[in-house]
Amino acid sequence: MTNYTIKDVAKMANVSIATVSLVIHDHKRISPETKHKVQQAIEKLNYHPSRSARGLVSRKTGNVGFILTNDHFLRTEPFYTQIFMGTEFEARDHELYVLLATVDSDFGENASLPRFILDKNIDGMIIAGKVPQRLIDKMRKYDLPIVFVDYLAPDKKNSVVAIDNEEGGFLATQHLIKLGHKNIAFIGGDISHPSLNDRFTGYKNALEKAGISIVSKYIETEEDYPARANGYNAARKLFSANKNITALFACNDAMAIGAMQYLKDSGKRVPDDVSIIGFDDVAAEVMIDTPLSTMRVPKLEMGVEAMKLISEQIKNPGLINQKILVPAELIVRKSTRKI
Amino acid sequence: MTNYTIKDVAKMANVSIATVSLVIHDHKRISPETKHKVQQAIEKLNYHPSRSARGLVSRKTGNVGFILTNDHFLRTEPFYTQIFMGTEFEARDHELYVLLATVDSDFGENASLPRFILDKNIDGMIIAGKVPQRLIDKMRKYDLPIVFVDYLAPDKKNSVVAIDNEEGGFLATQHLIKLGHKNIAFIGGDISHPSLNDRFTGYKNALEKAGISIVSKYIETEEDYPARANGYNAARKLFSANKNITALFACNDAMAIGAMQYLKDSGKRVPDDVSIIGFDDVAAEVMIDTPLSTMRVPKLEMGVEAMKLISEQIKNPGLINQKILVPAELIVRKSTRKI
DNA sequence: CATAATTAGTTAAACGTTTAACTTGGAGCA
DNA sequence: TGCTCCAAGTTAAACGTTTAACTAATTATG
Repeated sequence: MTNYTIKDVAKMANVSIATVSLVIHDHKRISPETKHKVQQAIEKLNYHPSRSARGLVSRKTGNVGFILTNDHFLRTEPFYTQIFMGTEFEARDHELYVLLATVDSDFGENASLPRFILDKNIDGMIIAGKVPQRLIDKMRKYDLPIVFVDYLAPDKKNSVVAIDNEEGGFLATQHLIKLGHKNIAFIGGDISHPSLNDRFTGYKNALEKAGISIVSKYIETEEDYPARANGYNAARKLFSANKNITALFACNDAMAIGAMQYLKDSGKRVPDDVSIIGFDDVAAEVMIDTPLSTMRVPKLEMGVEAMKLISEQIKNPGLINQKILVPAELIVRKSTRKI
Repeated sequence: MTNYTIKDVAKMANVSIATVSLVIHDHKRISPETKHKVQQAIEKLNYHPSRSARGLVSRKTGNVGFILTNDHFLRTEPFYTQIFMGTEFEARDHELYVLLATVDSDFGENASLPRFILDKNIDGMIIAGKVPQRLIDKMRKYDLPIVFVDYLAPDKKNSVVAIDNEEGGFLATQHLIKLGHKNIAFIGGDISHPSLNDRFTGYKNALEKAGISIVSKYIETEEDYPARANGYNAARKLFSANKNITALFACNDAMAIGAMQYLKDSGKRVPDDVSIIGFDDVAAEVMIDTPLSTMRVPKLEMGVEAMKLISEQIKNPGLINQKILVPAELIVRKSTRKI
């Protein structure tokens, strides 16, 4: 398990170290025979180039920062966790490493930036989910490539991987309409979040298109964070004030689960009395007897795409302002039914 | 935002680069005045030493790997996530970075090791939670320092940060006994996991000490993973077969929550009909109306300690086989009451 | 046939640190 | 005075890569 260097490989293959380096980078100036000889030696010694030495000459660290707020990281549903795993997975192919950092969701006046930024230990960063504007402003000063996932700073100055939330919201609502529902409610938290707001827009568009009028009593968007408990509360407000709602579109699965719980507690049955559809497809909650219909979001793929974008952008800093929109897919399970 | 080097600092302070380096490492050979002068320059230029250059000469990467299985990473309760955040937090003080990798919980015959091991891009690693023995065997071949957290390979060859689970199980059960309970049940999943088994031992010890006989019908350890759904199932088996149980000690909060849910569904009230205590203190579940009594585990601190251990061990590879036992603390909330 | 162009490699400098070995100017001492 | 010691630096080599510039041998061209 000794650590061999490029010199050892060169010696074994009877070539110069430059040749070894060129083989590694698949340079055309090398003949097939030499290439093969060198690759054999690399294999035999289990040689891996030193990242430090590489970093020193290339002036790159080989690291990418992944930033999210700690409430996102610690939340019950593994939404951003999956995205992270996607970036980590794709990072292999780019010979990059991912450094994860969480920041406080109320990034105070003199909160400090993630260490890898101050230390200059990354070549670029991926920002997942909504983060405080103050953080973004501070980070922009270091001119590192930035890619957003599932959020984009209002000035829209960076590349982004986003869900087609409006289309998704439209499809979810349309699903309920197609099942014959007319009194369709919506619950959402933190409606200032662009993603959630877009889902809401999709909801309204679908109703409008079907000629169903939008009833404000059926809309509950007061809660501040789209978590289970808030779904529970929103459902309580909604159903105690309205008796004729037959279907509910929750802005995400967490709130949908909360709402289901409320309905269960208050003696209503899903989907017999109320149909419910969520969004995200994170509800692998076996405890709930009624599997949730939802809009599936390709979380891993989003991470993969984000890593591709940041990697390109590190190599070519000109490539700014790219946008990737991924579709959400309707998944029909047991929580919605024909009326 | 240019990246200054040690040369720039040296020039500004009118000293050699060696002097700058010595100041950074707080070497005694430097006079207070020179030191001050250099520090000023460092500050003014916002100089940060290049990790690559450092790594090259020190033959260290400055990285530590953090390994857990993906079911641990993706699970609902942020137990290991908190531990991870603890390591990340402490890493600052040691000028280390943490690389997170997940492995499959059934680490197949020819599954590959985390990339940072193959790449030799870490100086040591922290393994969190139970991982497959096959993985451990493979990793041992690379002789890197290893620290376990909340688990220890059966050969006990490495340093470890563990919870005093036996004591914790004892205290939890004793709490129920002190409240006057006699028919105290236990539910656990994956009882082959040393931590859970120790909690079970603590349960038995407490009963024994109080002169209460251990009733095997009150013990349900068939489930394979201590998650909510399995807590629900375990409670179902237990309470449908036994009518006189008045208290329950669940091996962790996840199972406790599942059990509470079952009791709720089957019309029983907590704590009026049954007292429940969990373990871990991860149940920040606002949706549950009855806050759970539990044994608090200092998760962040465990991460901090693990990072301290691995950092020491990287500097001094002789320091093997250290053991840190952290106590669990009884937290009484609303789910347990006097009988 | 002389020369230009191409191919397949090699040489050597550079990247930014750390640190052992060396220097220099006094202070302390007999 | 002459010597040793010490304090406070400096010099220079080394770490393992990448890559521009060079070279030598072969092939193509007029």
